[in-house]
Amino acid sequence: MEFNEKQIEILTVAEKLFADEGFDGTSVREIAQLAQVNVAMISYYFGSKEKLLEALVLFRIKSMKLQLENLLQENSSPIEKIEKLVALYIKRVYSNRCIYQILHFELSNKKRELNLEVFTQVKNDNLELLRNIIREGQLQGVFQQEVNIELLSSTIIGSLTHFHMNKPYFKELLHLPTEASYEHYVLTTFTTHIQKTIKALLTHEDN
Amino acid sequence: MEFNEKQIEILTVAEKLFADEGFDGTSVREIAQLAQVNVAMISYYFGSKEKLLEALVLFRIKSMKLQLENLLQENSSPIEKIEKLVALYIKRVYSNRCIYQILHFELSNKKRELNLEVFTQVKNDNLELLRNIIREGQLQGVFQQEVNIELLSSTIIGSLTHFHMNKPYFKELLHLPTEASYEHYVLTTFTTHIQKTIKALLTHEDN
DNA sequence: ATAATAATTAAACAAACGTTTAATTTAAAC
DNA sequence: GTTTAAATTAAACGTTTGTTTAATTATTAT
Repeated sequence: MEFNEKQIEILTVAEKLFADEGFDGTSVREIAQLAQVNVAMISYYFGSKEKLLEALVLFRIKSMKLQLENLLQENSSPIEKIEKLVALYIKRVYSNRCIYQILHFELSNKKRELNLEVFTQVKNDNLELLRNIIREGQLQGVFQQEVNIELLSSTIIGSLTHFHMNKPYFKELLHLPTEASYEHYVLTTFTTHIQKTIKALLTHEDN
Repeated sequence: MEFNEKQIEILTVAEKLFADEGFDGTSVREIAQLAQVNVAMISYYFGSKEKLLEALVLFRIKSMKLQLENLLQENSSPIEKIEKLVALYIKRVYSNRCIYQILHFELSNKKRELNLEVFTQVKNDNLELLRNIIREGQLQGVFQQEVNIELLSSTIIGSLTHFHMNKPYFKELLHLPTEASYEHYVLTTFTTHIQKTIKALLTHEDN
């Protein structure tokens, strides 16, 4: 599945539009116009609008899997690993926010049945990685035993997603007028907050 | 803005469909058929499909505001209040998951411009309530000082939303085959997990 | 240079869309 | 019982939708 320049242009434009206006809210003519190709090219290259979406999802997830987290093999403490992992998650989700937005919608859409095996595998890999780090911390006695590992990623990614969904609200509430200041906030203050949250949950004394 | 039975039937059907298939993925004929009314009735009662959405949002948010949290005025400790608040949040979002799903999408949709003032006000009220509880806990010395209150609701609601978005994934991962078992998990294990998370963040020792 | 394949186009297609019309039925008021 | 207003209907409206067609241009291979 190799794509040429024009196909990638179509995919890129489609990703932006699908994220901004939804799959059903975007017309193939809109995509074609922005990508500066004829409408027929979308059927010609991808078969249909729906198959374009499938191609886009595979295209993006495949590139996400390349960003492998071998950064974690280092000789750092479990706490440091958790900090790094949280920062990595947030950065990844934020920089891939368009496809995440699309997936978000498609996951709960009962109209189309996308094959999301690849996405499930990514989630399983992440869960396994998280399990290993926490097990290590528990063996060292720095993490407490009763923690629901399966729900941790929901807190990390869910917090970011919810924050980003309410972007206009938080931009005003937190005085972040520009795009740059908003992005900076996500990658610093927000990230620190989630790191603190996860660390607190993992290390806090049982009552 | 009082609605008769038939109007409420249309609103109810529209809510389900908009949540399941998206606003643009739902046709007015689909709504009319399921609500067992003529297509023209939607324009007749609400003016247009878009105004039906606006009416639905107002209708639901108004009913949500009625569920006022005077439950918190009791003589309980800040920690107990936090526990109660988290459980209340989760229950409310879960039982209103359809309209939340719709709002979620509309908040990040650049096509339509819904007037979401009412929703902003709900968020501000919740934030103020949370601020008061935490301030009380800080004065009593049970909560630590450096906590980003504005981001707490993102963690609570975001976690649930992300969990629910990936419902099929978690139903398999956590062995929750039936709807009842899934709902039970949300209202017990999941809620406890979020309560623990928030409490840990608020009470943990600074490093 | 020629043949063959790929890329690109404008136009047409039928189907589905949201909305409106005009006629008819039902309900309420007097 | 008659009048008036509200509710309901089937049909038609003009657009827009995703996709296909058939013709043309560009590229590649021989």
